[in-house]
Amino acid sequence: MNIKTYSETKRQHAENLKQTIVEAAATILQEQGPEEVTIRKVAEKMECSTKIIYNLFNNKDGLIKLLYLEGCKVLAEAFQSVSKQETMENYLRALCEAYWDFSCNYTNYYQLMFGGAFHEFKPEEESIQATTTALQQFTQVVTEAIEAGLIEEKDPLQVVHVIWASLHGVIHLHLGGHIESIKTTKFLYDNSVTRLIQAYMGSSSS
Amino acid sequence: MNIKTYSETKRQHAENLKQTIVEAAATILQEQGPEEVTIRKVAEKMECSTKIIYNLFNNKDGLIKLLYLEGCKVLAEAFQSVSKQETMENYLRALCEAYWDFSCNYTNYYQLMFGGAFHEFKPEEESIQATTTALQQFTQVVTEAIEAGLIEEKDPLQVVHVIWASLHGVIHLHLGGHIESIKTTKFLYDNSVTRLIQAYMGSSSS
DNA sequence: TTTTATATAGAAACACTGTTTCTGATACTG
DNA sequence: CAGTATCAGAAACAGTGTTTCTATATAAAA
Repeated sequence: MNIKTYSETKRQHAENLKQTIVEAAATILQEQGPEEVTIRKVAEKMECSTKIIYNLFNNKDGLIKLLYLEGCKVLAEAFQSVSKQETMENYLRALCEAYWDFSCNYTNYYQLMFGGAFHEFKPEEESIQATTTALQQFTQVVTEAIEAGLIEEKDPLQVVHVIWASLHGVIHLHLGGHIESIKTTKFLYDNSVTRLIQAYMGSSSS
Repeated sequence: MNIKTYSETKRQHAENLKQTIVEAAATILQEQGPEEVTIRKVAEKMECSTKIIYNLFNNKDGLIKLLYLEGCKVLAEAFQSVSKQETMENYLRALCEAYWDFSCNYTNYYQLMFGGAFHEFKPEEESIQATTTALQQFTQVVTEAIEAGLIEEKDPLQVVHVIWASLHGVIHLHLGGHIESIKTTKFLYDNSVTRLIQAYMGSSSS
């Protein structure tokens, strides 16, 4: 075995270790919340020094970034598991419902990704790309709706962003404690969804 | 001077000191951002021990809470300085614009109040009340619009919340770095505003 | 094989945070 | 004036992200 293959195995080992650490961090995130994800706690769970984490991920942001990407995967899967509906309007509704469910079932991931839990972490190119990928299901439906003439607006990304922002706004105000009861929040959420679909697809249906 | 008046002067002095400390904290907030508002930095600016801050405000949350209320005042004033428009639609548009301006001109306040900058701080009764007061201008216009038959929905608070959440969603996604350029963000914001007004007041105007 | 070089992991330290404790001075009470 | 109680200041505690130092273990060279 020459030098190339050696460094290759070492690189692989590092990559495996990296993945295990991310999984440990993800466990802490889900079980204890974003603010409990600390380098020391992850190191303790891995039974290793904090230094090894700093060697693999440059700093905490490097670890948080991978958790962000992990969250994007979970969100993407949530969207993908939505069964295609008969009408596009219903499909869009179902996707909005899936987004809501994601924020409920993976609240700690949601906080980390979109909640502003880490003021130090700002998504860069790769993270934004992952977010776009996660929302692709959404974009796809909107694009098709535009092509089918159900939505007048021409830029699908713009429509997706407006919808996303509305849904996020309700969820985030709730998570921030500005809308107290979950029941009220869900009511507002459904209201927003209806309002959005009405605004974008209003001229055609019913 | 009897005991009553003495303790009264002492109480007043404490109240004055409290206000000065809040102002010092507010200065740091505006000049350096939310994460720079630390007990030690405030104490340094006041040239006093940290203990005195802990005596007046129980903990950091107590101080943050007052900054939150301060921010509500600023927001309320921003709304109040909006001159009444001819049509209610335009008035609503102007209020939305004022909310945008507030998030731009007082970004650090916005982060503290609605950005989730302090995961430890959750608004309680008084803070929520202050928020409602700040948004009262909004509620007022919506109420009038409902009474005038311009908006079908009967519950003004619900309408205000849906609008607020939509606007907040766009702003917060931008502050979180998920929508990159400010230009794109403003475009989405205006789009949301138009869409909201269209959805709520669509059946009447032009 | 022996020596040299390098990489790296672990412990401890640094600079910061919110918060508490201890102590000494100051100011009210009897 | 003597005693007491309050309260501000410094220091300490427990935590954070991050860096430095050192010893070891492993790879390369002789």
